Amino acid sequence: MRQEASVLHLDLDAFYASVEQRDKPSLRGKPVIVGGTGGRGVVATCSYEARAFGVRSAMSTREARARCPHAAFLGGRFAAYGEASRIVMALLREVSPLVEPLSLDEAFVDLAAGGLTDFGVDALTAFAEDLRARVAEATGGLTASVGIGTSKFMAKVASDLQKPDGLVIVEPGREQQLLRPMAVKVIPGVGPATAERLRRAGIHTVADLEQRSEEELVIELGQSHGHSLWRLARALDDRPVIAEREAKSVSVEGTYEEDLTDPRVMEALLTRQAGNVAARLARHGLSGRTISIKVRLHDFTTLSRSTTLPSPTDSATTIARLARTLLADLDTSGGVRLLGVGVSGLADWVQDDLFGAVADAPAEDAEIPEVPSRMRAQWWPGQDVVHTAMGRGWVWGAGRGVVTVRFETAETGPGPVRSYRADDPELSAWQRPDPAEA
DNA sequence: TCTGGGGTCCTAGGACCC
DNA sequence: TCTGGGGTCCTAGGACCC
Repeated sequence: MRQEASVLHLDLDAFYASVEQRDKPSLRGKPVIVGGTGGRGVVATCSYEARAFGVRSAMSTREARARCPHAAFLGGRFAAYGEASRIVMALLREVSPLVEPLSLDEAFVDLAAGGLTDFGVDALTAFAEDLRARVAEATGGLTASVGIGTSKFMAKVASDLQKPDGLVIVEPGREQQLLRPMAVKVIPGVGPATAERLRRAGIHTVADLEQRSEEELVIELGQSHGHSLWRLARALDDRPVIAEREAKSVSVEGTYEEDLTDPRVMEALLTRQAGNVAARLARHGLSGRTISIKVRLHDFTTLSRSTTLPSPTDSATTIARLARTLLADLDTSGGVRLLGVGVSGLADWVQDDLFGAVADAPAEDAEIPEVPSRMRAQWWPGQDVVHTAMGRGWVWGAGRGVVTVRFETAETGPGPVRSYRADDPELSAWQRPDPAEA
């Protein structure tokens, strides 16, 4: 918490819907709902005209249609939203070098790191009204709500108070007075589950929370969460505004209109998603060691499986093969509504040549390198190539001293599957060099 | 036919090493 | 032979945010 109110939070009002109304005059003054338009879609953003009918973000589109059937339902034009976002973020960076975007429509700005020196209410008001006017002008009329306070927490709470098109400055020293009557859900990190636990403990407002000891909260919510809630209930927040945050994972997922039951279709979809993930990794010069899949079953139970490679990859075929291998271990016979692929453990480089000499897939008759003994203990499904009397195949699964090999090649497609003891001398392998991407 | 998509952070248990 | 810690890495799941 700072001495002066020098943290600003800016939030573009009903952002996606406002961009649509800006670009299509016929939608102005009318309910506009942006989000998934299919049977399993949800509302991403809706205009204030739609909110008057009880439509909210994250509500299913089905319910939104029931509440507001005459609204315009739009799938979203993310290129347009991205362009508007870039304009606003660039404008904020003129104000201060320290701008932390939270999403396309929200950012923190550290005013102390900019040129501002007078943090009195009058000066801040003039500054923020000028900023809001410039945002509207630069974006063709988009409005923003702004909050200014002594910390990120207060700035964010403040920007919420007079939406839309509002400005609130919380003066230093008035934080707790403002927070105490508010519901605990104003605290970042308190969602439905935590709010329910607190409710059962008789804690409804920030004032209730403030009366509990740190020990009590840590016991109830865990070390990290308990500690941070104890502090935030006292408006103690010294989190810095951070301009550059490095991505930690890249993922693609999709929910399907009808549950998937055919494993071949699931494999094909995972393969396509892996391609999209790989393309995004490559575009940003990233690669990662951990490949994950996400599977949501018909009953909404959500499973995840992951595997970690010895070195990072951005290869579509490697990611796809590992994803399919992970899927093969799950029982999906009851139907699947969502599939996803992700890569984490990111590095800003690609290990392109792990074994130096191995740069291409060897020909069928090439001499196969001896398997190093350390690799006998650790097979990499989807990555290691194995030669046996059956020919060449991919390691499909490994565990409990047994290696499963799928004799699948690009030419012949999926082939037979055989299992071997991991120490079977017939097996030879080398780390996959990713010939397809060379 | 309730319940998106892209992320972040935390926890807990097990393996493994010193 | 038994009993330990601590630290790190990995996996699975859950809560949360916009």
